[in-house]
Amino acid sequence: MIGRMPESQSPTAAPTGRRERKKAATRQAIADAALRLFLERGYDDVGIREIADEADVSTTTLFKHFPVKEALVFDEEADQEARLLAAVRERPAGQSIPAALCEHALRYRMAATGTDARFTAFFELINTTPALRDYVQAMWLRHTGALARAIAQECGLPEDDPGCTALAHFALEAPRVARGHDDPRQAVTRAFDLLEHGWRPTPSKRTRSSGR
Amino acid sequence: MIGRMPESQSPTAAPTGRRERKKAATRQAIADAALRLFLERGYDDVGIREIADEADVSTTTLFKHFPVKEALVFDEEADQEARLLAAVRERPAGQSIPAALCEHALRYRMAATGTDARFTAFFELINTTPALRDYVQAMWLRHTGALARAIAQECGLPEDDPGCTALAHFALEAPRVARGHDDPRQAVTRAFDLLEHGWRPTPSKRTRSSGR
DNA sequence: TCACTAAGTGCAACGGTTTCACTTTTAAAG
DNA sequence: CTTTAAAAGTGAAACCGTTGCACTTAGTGA
Repeated sequence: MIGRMPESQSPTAAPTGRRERKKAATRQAIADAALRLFLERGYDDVGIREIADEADVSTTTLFKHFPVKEALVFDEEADQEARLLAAVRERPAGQSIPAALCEHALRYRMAATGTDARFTAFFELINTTPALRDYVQAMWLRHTGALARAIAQECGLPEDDPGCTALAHFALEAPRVARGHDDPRQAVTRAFDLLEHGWRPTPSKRTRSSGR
Repeated sequence: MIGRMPESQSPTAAPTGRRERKKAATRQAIADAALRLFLERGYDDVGIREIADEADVSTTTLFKHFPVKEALVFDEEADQEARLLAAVRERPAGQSIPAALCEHALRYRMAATGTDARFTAFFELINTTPALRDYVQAMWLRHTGALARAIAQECGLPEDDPGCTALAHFALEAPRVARGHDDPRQAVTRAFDLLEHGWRPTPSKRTRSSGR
């Protein structure tokens, strides 16, 4: 649920006036055109002007709705942050905060194997496009402050406790370290294990002096 | 020593032929012009064409020497990675790997207070320019693989051990979590403390149910 | 001396993004 | 029901980083 799925409809909001409805429609038309073209031909091979044409709006209008090209792919779900904070606040009794964040990461940030085809295509689009990968990561990182505060609150620590910020930041970075590993889900788990228990030197006793 | 200081000269290299010397000179001319203009008027208010003009080369030539605008500010020191790996491999006996990386981060990535004025200006240029901040961070992150391998080697673990990758990645990210804290050096230290000892729930016993 | 190649040139283009002056639509106040 | 002011949209031109292309220049090594 990271982004906008084809034809996904926000269950949120009462469409107040005709104005806002039209605005939303325009926005949707742009997003749909963009996603369709991206999936057809690849992110880098579709230009802004072409998307605008397809959605029958001017590029000016397009940029009034989406600040940058990458944003065309993602819904600005406000509840993304909400879910993240809830993962911490409403974790089962006895579960540690890192464990809760690990679960959240596995659920919402690692492409589950064997899902809907459109879902898969969507994820592949993102994962094969560096610009999009970076954009998603940056999106998540924007929640660092809020997450850090939630953690601090849970622990009765000052809002700006550096340890909480560190945990928040690392937790949000964790899915990134998995990239390139054969088993990404295990890699993420191990990353959170590091956050939970710290770095434990391997039992293998080594004489310090193995300078290459 | 993160980047190129004004008039800094690499102690490396024997200038073989006239050709390479001229090439290096051109490169230096471009870099000098760029840095001067950036410091004078700010990174975003200086265009590529202007820099090329100032260095008396074509923009084509400029881009033959520097792949992107941000690179104009940084020397591609190969020994940056070497120092990083050495920090792990040649750490004093008894020092943990996270501790060694913490020391390295404090020494090479946190602007020391009260340094040379030009140095300070240089750091401020970077820290006040988002594009440059991101570029530096990306530069460091490019060493993740090498650092992970060095750590694994030190511990007698397989080269692609996910835990080692995680530690490497987090260590390189650590300086970033400090941003925005009043005492960045302490924040970094705390981040590494988290990596070293793991997340320890605060002693304050809390009843789970403080939903906001 | 003669090719070979790396370095540099000038210009035009591309693609994302912004600016500007302008028209149309809709909400709301009189 | 008008008037009005804000919001949404338009069209075209420009900006800026970056790339491609066809070309000249100048060291290099045989």
